Amino acid sequence: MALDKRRLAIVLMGPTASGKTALACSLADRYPLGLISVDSALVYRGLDIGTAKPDAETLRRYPHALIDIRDPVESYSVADFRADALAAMQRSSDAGKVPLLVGGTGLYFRALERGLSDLPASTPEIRAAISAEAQMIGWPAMHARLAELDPTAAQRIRASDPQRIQRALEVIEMTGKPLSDQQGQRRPRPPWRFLKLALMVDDRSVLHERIAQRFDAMLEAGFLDEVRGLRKRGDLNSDLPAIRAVGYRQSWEFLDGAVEADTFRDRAIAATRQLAKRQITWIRSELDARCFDANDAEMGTRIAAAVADFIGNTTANG
RNA sequence: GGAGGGAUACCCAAGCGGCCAACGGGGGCAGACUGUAAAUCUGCUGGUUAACGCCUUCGGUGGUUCGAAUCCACCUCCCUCCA
Repeated sequence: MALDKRRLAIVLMGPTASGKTALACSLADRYPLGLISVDSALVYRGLDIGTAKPDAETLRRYPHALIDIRDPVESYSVADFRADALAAMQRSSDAGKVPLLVGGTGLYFRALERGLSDLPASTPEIRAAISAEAQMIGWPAMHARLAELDPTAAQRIRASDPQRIQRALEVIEMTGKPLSDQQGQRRPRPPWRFLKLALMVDDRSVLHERIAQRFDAMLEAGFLDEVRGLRKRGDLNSDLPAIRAVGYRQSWEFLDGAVEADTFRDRAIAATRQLAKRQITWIRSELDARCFDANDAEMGTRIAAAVADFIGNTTANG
C-alpha cells in the first residue's frame, strides 16, 4: 500500500440536537484533537442561546475554532469558511493535534472537501447597490438583465430566486465576466485525508421531541432577552444572515408583534425540525461517511474506536 | 329557557347554487442549488390511474334543484349574548 502523505482530519457531521458537541468534547478528552466548528450560525457573536452554542465554560475547556468570529451585522460565507477551516486545521496539525471538524452545515463540509471555483467574494457595497436596484425595478427585471449578461446562468437560475440572481450579478459586476464561465473548475482538493463520521437518526420523532424540549429550555434560559438585546443595538435587521438563522428569524417576527406567542413557538420548532431534516439529507448524500445511530447507547464507544483506529494508523505511518 | 354565531381536507382558514377535489397559509413529502446554506428556490400534498378519467369528500340525516360545501328541515357538538 502506497504511503499516503496527506495529513489526517476527522469530520463529525450530524443534525442539530443530535449530541455532536458533547461527543466531540468527550473525544477530545481521550485523543489529541483540535476542535473546529462547521456551523454557519455559531460563527456569530451574541447568537448564543438560540444557536445552542456550547456555553462559555465548555468553550474554555474545549476551545473550538470558528465560533464567535463574526459580528451579526457581518456576513460569513462558504468561501470564508473554507479558508478559515484550512488555516485552523493547519494550526491544529502544527500543534500536534488531529483536526476534528464538527458541525451540521453540509455545504461547508462539501466546499472544504471538494473545493470551490476561484471567484471573488462580494462586498457589502456591491450587494447593497444591487439590492437597492432590485427594489426599484423588481427581481424579474434583474433576471432579465442577467439573461443579457450571462444567458447560461440566467437559464439555470429562476427568475423567482433573488439570492442567486444577486450573486450572479455581483460576480459580473466585480469581474466583468459571466459567472457561468468562471464556475467551471474548482480549486484542487486540500491535502487532507478525512475520516468522515456521521451521527444519524433513523427515527426522527425522537429528534423532534428533543428539539421541542430544547426550544422550551432556550426560552427559559432567556432566549427572547438575547434577541431583544440584539434588536436594541439598532443596526441589525431581519435581512441579515445572522438574523435569518433558525429561531432568530421567528423571534424577530414575534418581537415585531407580527405573530402570537403560540404561533411563534410552533414556527420556531417547525423550522428547527426542517433544519434537522435538511441536514440529514445532506449527510445521506455523503455516501462515504460512516454513520452511527445517535440514539444508540454504544455509539460513543464505537466512534471512539473508529477514531483511535484512524489516529493509530497515522502515527504508525508518520 | 330565549336570541344569535359557528362546524370545510393533517392544522388554521376562504368559499355561500354550477367555473370546487374545493383560494391562501402552516405542516408533511420530494427536489434544485459553487461564495447569504440555520440561506434561496421548485414541485406534489383525498383515493385510484401512465394519462383522459373514474370514485369518495366540506359535523350527521333527510329534502329542494337539471345541479349543493353553498338553499330548507331536523339532529349532534362548540361559542357569544339575554334570562
